[in-house]
Amino acid sequence: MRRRKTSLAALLQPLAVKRRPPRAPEENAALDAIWQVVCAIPRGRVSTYGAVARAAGLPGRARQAGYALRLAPRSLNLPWHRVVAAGGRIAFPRASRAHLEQAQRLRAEGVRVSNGRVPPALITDLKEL
DNA sequence: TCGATGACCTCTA
DNA sequence: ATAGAGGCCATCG
Repeated sequence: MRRRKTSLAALLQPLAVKRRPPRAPEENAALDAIWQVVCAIPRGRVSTYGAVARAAGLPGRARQAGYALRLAPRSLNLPWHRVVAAGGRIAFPRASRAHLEQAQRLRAEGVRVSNGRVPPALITDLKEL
């Protein structure tokens, strides 16, 4: 019997309609900043959580970049797949659904994904933002 | 209110 | 290459 790593609730989460109540304005500002930066990542290239946080004016808060993506509504159509962890590594666990989807989306843009990693040369700092 | 958690990072060994 | 420590802090139960 194959054990699932994620809970059933987690798997059903994307289907759930329930959303959390609106956040405070300053929190929304941080989220907006991060989302905006992610939108600016060019097609066929990637950036890292740390770099995204920096570009959004939140140096040292790579985690918050991850959360912002986790909380991002589907309707924004964010290119979330262009955000990877340090060294070009896909942050999701190897066999996870999300990992596979991210790799697939990246390959669809011509990004070579091998061994759960993208070529570090494709990583952009987003300094010029 | 509070402790645990996490789509992370950097440094050290 | 891998492992641990410390830092970060919004979110969640």
